[in-house]
Amino acid sequence: MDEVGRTGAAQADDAPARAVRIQDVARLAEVSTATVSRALATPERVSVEARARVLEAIARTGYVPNPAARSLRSQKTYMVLVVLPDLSNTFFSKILRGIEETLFEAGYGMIISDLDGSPEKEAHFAAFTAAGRVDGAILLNGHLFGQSRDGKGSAAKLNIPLVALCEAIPDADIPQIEIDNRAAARRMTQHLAQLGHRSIAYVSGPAQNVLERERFRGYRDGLRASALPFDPDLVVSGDYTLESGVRAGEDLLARAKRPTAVFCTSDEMAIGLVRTLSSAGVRVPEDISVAGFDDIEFAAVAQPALTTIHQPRRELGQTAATVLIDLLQGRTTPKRIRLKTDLITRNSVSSPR
Amino acid sequence: MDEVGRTGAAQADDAPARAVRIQDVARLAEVSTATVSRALATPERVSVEARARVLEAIARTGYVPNPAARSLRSQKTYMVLVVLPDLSNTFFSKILRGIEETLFEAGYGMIISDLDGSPEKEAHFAAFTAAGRVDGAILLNGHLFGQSRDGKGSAAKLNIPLVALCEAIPDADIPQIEIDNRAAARRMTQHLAQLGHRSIAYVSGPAQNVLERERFRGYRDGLRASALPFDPDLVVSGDYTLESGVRAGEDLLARAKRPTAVFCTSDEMAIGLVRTLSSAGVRVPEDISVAGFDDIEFAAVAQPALTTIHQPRRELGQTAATVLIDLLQGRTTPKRIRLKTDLITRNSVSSPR
DNA sequence: ATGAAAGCGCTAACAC
DNA sequence: GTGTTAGCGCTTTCAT
Repeated sequence: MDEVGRTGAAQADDAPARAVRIQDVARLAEVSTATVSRALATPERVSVEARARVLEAIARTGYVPNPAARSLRSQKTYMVLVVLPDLSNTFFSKILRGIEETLFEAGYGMIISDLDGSPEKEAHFAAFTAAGRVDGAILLNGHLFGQSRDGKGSAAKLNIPLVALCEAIPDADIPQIEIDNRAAARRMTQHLAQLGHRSIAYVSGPAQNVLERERFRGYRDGLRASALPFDPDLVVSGDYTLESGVRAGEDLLARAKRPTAVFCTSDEMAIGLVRTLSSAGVRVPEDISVAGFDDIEFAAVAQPALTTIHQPRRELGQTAATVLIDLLQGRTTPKRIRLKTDLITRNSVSSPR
Repeated sequence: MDEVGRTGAAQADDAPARAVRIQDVARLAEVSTATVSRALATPERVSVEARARVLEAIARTGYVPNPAARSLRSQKTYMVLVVLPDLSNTFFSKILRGIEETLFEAGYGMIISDLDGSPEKEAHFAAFTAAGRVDGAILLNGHLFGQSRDGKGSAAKLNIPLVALCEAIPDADIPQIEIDNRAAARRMTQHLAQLGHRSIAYVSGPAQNVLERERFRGYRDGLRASALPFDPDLVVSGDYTLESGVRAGEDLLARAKRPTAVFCTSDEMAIGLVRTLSSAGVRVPEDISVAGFDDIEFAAVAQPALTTIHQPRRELGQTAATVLIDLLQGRTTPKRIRLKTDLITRNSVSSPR
């Protein structure tokens, strides 16, 4: 088909133009179909002139290999599945972009599965994957197919390369791409302590969450490194949502003795908390400093702009895709990659009065 | 394979378990492969008992049809391409979710292509599409493959159903799913006028943009309906980005005579503008009211919370997917669907002093 | 209602 | 270095 994505392509008629097949190219180039195939897949195994003729014929016909036929024969799909818990969560969009661009460059397509908390969807995609519709998968959902989030249940055996991204999957023997949550939390805690805060509250994520466990350890590390005692009363439970940040704010407001700084383990919670404090006349950072985690888009725009931990989201996606492609192509890969985070200082944190 | 997505599946050995084929099912059910195929695709053409035996055999073996083989034979892929200009733009995530869930229910997968402003990527996906790798496509990028954004250039003939979502594609003879941008802009303008504003500025999108043209017409409609004169000086040019909102704010601040209200045609611009005004000591909404458009996540969380136009993003995605599926299955569809928007009143707009 | 058999377009094994 | 050929797993005539 010569109408493929070119402007001004000469198209003889408007008939639905049966697709060009490898045979057509072979005939035009006066070689066999095998040579055409090889010219594309293993150019070095084809004579220079044959290759030139094939390429010429391809250019003239606009030939594009039929992926279904190729896939059926070679048992490869050149498709990667990206599994994520919630597509509408904006945290994932930059990560997806990193994944997509890397896969694209390597000639792979990306299929997205939004699990949406639905076991049926998960079963479907598990079957989809098992049926060989994709060559590999990137898991952003913190568990394997067939497993519950806490690692219970026997994971489906998929026989394809898998990579865990962001949320590590503890017992799975697959590469893990993540940030160093513990180190980042420690760093933020120390940052607050160095500014002079002695009473630093911690707003947690969900109790069983892998990220939460690491960040909490980092918080305690930071306190210890700053010679501050750990006070369980200063731990407020949250679940990363804005609403839980609002509740944490109300909790803090109800206290007689308030901390001078609050480390929220997500930006959304930090934003909810700041709102609640501000509405009650408590100024941020003058009265209480508030720090977040993630550096989502809005962190920089919030009032006050949020001091937070920046996650290299695009790079996380790129790295996961790169590792998966390495796996797909038989290369060895590291078992775990931790990307660096940055502490971004903005206006929601200052020294205590 | 009985290990597919089930917990506690009994798996005899760890051998890479060659996939179950239709032959295996046929043998077990004691029917031909044709009957198995029919039992799945056209159950009414198979006797009740044969169907039962086939279903039983499928359940026992965990058979899942090989999509490449099916696709090669039937010339269908059960895949839909979603083309968007920028995956990392959070505006798209909820739309994608709506698309994905609807496609999923109908048995279609979704491939995302992030054009990223790259002509090569676009050419690639055009070829990809032309090569029959997808059955249809949803275009969120405002133009056809091979066309420039303003409709110039000959569009690639793809011979597959296409649907335009959000940004209408003027000359293309394909269904358009969008909001009524003009009516929404008119409504917001009238809302501001009704509160008593006589001097309402307008921060535009990019000049050639389809959305911008409609919204601008709505703005003028609203002025006219409120018996307010149109003043070109009150039109400030922007491009939907936060930065352009900041610039618009600086523009306004530099004026001797300021409007009492500003209608920004994107929330991002509104947020940037509010920041700039606030930093300069101009209070929103006490000194100047600011309205946005889109109702992105942060509109509700911004300080002050943004009065804006809510777009039903998930529903937009669902509708586009539904229309595409109708097309794919030979049903007729409306040429254009306009979904209702809502005016959300929050705190960034009030009556002028 | 069911089965036999052709064949979708490609790649890989084998022969030369 | 190149051609011939089998066959990936399925759906779909065409028979019966």
